Amino acid sequence: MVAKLPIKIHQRTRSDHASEVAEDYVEAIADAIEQRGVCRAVDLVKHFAVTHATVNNTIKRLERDGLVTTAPYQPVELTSAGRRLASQSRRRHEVVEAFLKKLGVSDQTAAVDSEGIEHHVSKETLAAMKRVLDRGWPQ
Amino acid sequence: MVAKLPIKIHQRTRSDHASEVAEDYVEAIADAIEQRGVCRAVDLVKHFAVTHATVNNTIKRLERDGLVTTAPYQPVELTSAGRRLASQSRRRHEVVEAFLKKLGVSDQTAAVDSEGIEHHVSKETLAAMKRVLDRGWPQ
DNA sequence: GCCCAAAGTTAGCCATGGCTAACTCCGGGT
DNA sequence: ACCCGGAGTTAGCCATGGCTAACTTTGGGC
Repeated sequence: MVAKLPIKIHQRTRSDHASEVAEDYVEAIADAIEQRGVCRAVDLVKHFAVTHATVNNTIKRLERDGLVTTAPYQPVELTSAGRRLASQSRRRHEVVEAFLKKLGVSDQTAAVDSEGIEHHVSKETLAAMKRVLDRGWPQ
Repeated sequence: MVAKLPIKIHQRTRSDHASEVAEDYVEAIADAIEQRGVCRAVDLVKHFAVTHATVNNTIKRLERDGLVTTAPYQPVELTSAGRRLASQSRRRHEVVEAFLKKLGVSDQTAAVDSEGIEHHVSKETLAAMKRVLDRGWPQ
């Protein structure tokens, strides 16, 4: 298998990586805003079980990348790009999780595995999962 | 969704990350040994499309972690732990890829997506996919 | 109105996994 | 025999995403 389709696959795997944290964060920020009106850094601290310092670093990167806006001691806001990414990530997440449940795995496992898997599911695979949810198994 | 099952999920996602590269490497090393008798660093350079220096760093980590043995200017050997991890990773990879094909996605997409997904598939989800391959779709 | 705890910030550290540049080693062809 | 190019090594850099420690800000309860 060495040197079969290697370059494109691994470069994509790497660039995917770069945006996984961003996707998780905007998703969590959108959830917090929806549920509590605003998103404070401490919400993210609790959600991801990391320190305040880490959340701060990450938010700075998100701001640099145009996904959120912040001001000192103020809640985090999503830009329109951030909102777009959030809703797209959430949809992907929901489809993957529902698909795993339909596959027959426990709710617990579906919740855990979908967190990891969602970032690696292409449009085509997502569509295939969606098809199963809408119209049942192939054949 | 913030603060629902948060800690365990995200800590697992992080520790998974740590071993993804290791799994990819032992898998590639096992493949090279199988196909060409030995695995040289240059095989990994080509496979992952990274530089020699990066391969060297990674091999040092793998050696530190007891997965491979090396000597200067000699091929890379897998330890028994390395072989175990390689065959387990390969099996997981094969099941995921075959499952995606059965789901109806193209061979190309199945190859690419399985690379990313394999590292996040739990025993339970893997078993569910295996069941579909062996005995067809649920119901 | 003050004061304390919670929230946020900042500085500085670490490992991972990338890179370039400059070097050394080794083996095959002339 | 040598020498040259490909393979391997080493040093040093960078971004990401973690951390601790020390600090400041903010706001709610007394």
